[in-house]
Amino acid sequence: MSFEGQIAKPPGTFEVVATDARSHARAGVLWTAHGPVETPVFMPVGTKATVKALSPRELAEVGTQILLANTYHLMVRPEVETIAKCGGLHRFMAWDGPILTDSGGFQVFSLAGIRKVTESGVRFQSHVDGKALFLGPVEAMAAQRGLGSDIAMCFDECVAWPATRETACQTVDKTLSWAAICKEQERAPGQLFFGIVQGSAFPELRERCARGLVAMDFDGYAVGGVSVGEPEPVLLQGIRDSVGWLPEEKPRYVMGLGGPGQIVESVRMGVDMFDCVMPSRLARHGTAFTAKGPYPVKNGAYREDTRPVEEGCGCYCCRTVSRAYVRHLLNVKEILGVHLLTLHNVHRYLAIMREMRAAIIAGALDAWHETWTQTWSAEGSADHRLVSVGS
RNA sequence: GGUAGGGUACCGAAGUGGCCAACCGGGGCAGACUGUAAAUCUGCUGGCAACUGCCUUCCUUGGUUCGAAUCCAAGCCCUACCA
Repeated sequence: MSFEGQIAKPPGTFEVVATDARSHARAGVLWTAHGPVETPVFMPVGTKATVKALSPRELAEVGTQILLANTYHLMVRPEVETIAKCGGLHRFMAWDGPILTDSGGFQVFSLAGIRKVTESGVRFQSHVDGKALFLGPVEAMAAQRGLGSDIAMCFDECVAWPATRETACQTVDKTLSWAAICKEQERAPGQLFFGIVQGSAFPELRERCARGLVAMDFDGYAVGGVSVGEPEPVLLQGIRDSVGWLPEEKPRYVMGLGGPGQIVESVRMGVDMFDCVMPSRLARHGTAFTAKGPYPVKNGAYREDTRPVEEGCGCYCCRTVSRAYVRHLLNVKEILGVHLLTLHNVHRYLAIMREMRAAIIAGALDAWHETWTQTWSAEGSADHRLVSVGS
């Protein structure tokens, strides 16, 4: 990893380089064992040690700074020990930059059908071969240590929405007690460690969880348990209810977010880090993201549209091929279509983050945000709306 | 020319007297997707109208029947074999 002339700082160092006057947004640098991460940052999701359809070279090309990988999936296949024997996760997947590993806590939630939660962790049935697996705070930390990620996450319990106050309260209790156990575990050299705030849609539970974690002193703090099916206002409020209790001098990360609009709002609330499968998954499913909003490029309306996927975009996909071609490739299920569109979507997400960071540093986030609000539509890009109305 | 089999919606293919606007697959059209059991899943696909409605369909024409994609007759076309 090139440190680009900067003098390396100890892992965990988080420097806030600029703060926005009109919101809680800030631009920072988080130092990891594999170099600095400029925030706000979006982390493409590489669950199984790969961001689906993108090579390490392409990830770097679109400006990826840090990736997310998943402990549970890598435990199942190829097994953590295998990766350790292959020189650790970075070498295994040929990615020299920082990597954050999710603890598997989210799989406790998403694989609900094949698990049983106990005091000390969760008994899973492998979703691949049905084999019995156990994942708790001890196991999750050992696994992340074996993987050698730059940032390890607490093993938490995520709860579906809506949750009763009682259920949410129990998940906060469990998340806190597991966090304490996680904290006692050994970590890889230079490995940072983040706590995760739960509490569903209850502000006082969010507060209690956040305060409890802050008292344990983590390198950074995540907001979990959002984007689990709740309406957007509830989602944003959950973030608001959590972020306010987290220290200014530590990085803040909202897990699983999200739509570009949600990310932009969260940055303004003071969130520094994001991850989401949306750009990569929606690319595979035929939706293109643009600065104006998403649009279904697989739709028949683009059959003969010779414009690039996004006009004015500098990514390889947009510099090289037309949306008609991308649509065709997706339509006939050729892997190149998925590849090109994933490249574009991830590029789009990262470009938004770079723009915001530059605007914060320039003291111009307000102006940027105003333009953003005027051009962005979560319902679809202007191009798409125009085509839809016209045909 | 003879014998046998067959002609069903964009394509393939079920159905062989009423529960049929007609199974299923492909194709087409659209939608969903937020710490990835997801290159996945869902819906629509005769016309019109649009909570359970109406109209026109199963090669064509005529017939049997209360009722036909389904039975009968003739014609047209396709396939295989025989001459």
